[in-house]
This record gives sequence, structure tokens and C-alpha cells, in this order.
Amino acid sequence: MGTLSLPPAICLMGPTASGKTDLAIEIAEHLPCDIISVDSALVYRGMDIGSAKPDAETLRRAPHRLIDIRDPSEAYSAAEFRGDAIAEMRQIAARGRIPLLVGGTMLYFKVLREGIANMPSGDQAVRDRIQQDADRLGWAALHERLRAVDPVAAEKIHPNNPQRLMRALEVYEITGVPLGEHWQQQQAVFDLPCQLLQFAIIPEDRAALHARIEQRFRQMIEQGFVDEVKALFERGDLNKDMPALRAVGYRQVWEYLAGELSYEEMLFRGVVATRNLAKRQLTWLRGWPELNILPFGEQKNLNKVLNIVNFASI
RNA sequence: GCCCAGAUAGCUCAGUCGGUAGAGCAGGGGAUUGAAAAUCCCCGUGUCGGCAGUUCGAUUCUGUCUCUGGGCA
Repeated sequence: MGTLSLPPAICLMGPTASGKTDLAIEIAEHLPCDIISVDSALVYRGMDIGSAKPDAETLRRAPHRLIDIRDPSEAYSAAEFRGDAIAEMRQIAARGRIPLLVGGTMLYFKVLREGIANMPSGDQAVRDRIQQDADRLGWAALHERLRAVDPVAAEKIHPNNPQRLMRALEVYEITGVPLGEHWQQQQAVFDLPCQLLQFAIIPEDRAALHARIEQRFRQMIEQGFVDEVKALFERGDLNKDMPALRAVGYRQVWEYLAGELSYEEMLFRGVVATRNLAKRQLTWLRGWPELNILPFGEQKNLNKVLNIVNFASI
């Protein structure tokens, strides 16, 4: 582990629609905490309803950092998140307060804890070039190309996974060093310089979470989700391949607005996409190290968190 | 009432020239290093609508009944 140059922080994780935000705000009312959002969709401005971003009133009472820091035309990344989050944690600690990291983007939590290899960020020009090769030769051929220069990565990446093949080829093309070697070079220096007290809301009953997800999606629609996406749709400079518009719900409403889906189909697929997301989030959480598990929708969760935090004497 | 078309996995359907069946979606499990709310991998026994007949053998052919569409009266 690296040096513990920062005081401990609290993490609150869990699948979508599990009530993380509500619990976080309660915690912030009882402890001197400042909230940092750990969410790849909340970073986008103008994406409020469909991302279940806390409303303006809530944000006034309990400010969230790392929300609304990107335009939907821009990309954000796990590596950027790590740098941003640590900077915010330092600031919060400097004021003698406790960072409370809340969200459902599990890769961000992982990268925060364990670090990320020092590699170049994505380069659109390089990606376009690789995509052209893929269109011409097929991804199977590109997988072979990767195997020749980076057998370690090729072994780990399935030939049907264009996104990861793309990234591995991109890193090699830009640096001339295989992804596999970058991973090797990753050192303890990347470890997070502070202790984390980790909590996760994990629904015991999947059906209950599914019900909540469907109810919430319908509620978003009632609150004007379609108009929200319509505003993005009509800007004219956005498209549905951009990371922001690939977000759950936004993609389906976008396709509805583009005439590719009926209203009913959009509703159904939006709910399904959200359920699938929750499942993937729960997969991350299963076997997550040093986790304090909180049941779904329990009043006692706040006390449980306060007790454990007290015990850890933060 | 008559005619036609259907009835197969939770849903939409394919298929079996007679040897008890498989896709997509849903659902479940897993992976996860600058797109991660992304991307990808694995998982399919179901009285093949009921009953009867032909047959060594019927989900498949025949008859009949029930139900659902559509048409004609």
C-alpha cells in the first residue's frame, strides 16, 4: 500500500435504483461529509431526469462534486475520474471533512482503489483508422493482428469484443508498447493514499429491485424525460454513438425520437436496459473486498453506517 | 352458422419429407485497466393446445374437440 497521506473516506455503492442518493444525504446530515459522485452519467450537463440526478433543491442541501462537469458531446474516463476524485478528496480533507463517495459506476470505484496503468487516453483519429481496418478486414483479423504484437492482451480479450480490441490496438499504435506490458508496469504507487470504509446496498430480492426500476423509469417519463432527450436530439451536434447518449434510457429515448422504436418498445427496452445494468453492477459487488453490506430500503441502514463509521473512529 | 389460418420455451416465432425440437428477446451467471449506464462471454426438457386413429414409433399424417385471429353470411 502507498502512504496514507489522506484521512479515511466513506464509499457508498449499489445498483441503480437502490436508494444510494437518499442514504447518502441522510449520512451527510449526521456526519461532516462532503459528497463526491461516482457516476459516469451524472457528469453530463443537461442529463438530469434520465440519470436520476439529485434535483436542484437536494443539491443545494447536499452538494455533489463531479456532477455536471462535462458536455454530452465530450467523453469522460475512469482515469480522469480517479484524478478528479482524489483532487476533491484532498480538498475535502483539507477542510477537515470526510469524503463520501456515492455512485454506481463500479469501474470508477475499482480504479480509485487500485489505480490504473499509465497509458495514453483515447484518440479518435486512431480509433477511426482502426475502425476502417475492422470494416474492411473484420474484427477476427484485428484480433490476430493484436495477438502478433500483444499476446497477453489478445489472450484476455474475446475476438467478438470490438471495444476492447480497439483499445488494445490503439495503445499499441500510439505507444508502441503492448497493453500487457503497461499492466505489468503498474506499481504500488498507484494505490489510493487513504483508507476506504466501503458500504454497498445489495437487494436481497431481485424482483423488488426490478419493480422499483420499472416504477422509476415510468416516473422519469412522466417528469419529462422524453423532452429532456429531445433537447439533446435537436442540438444537432450529438449522435447516439457518443458515450453520453449510450447511457441507459437515453439511448432508447433517442431511438424513439429517431423513429426507430415505438413508444411502447422504448418503454420496454428502457426498463430492460436498466435491469441489465443493475445485474452487472451486482456482479461487480459480489466478491468485492472489505464490503459492509446494507439491505435494500431499510430504515436501519443509516444507523448501521453511523455505527461502523464510529467504530472505525474516523 | 360456414370457410381459411394459427395453437411449439416467460414473449415473438422457426422447425421436424414421421425417430420427442431451436433462434431472437426476456431471465440467470460471469468478465471488466482512459466509452464502463459501455462492451463482451456462458446458460434452453418445453404434457410441441386436448382426445382418438394410422404407425414399431406422432409434436410432425388423419379425424374430432377447444381456443385465438381473419374472411363470408
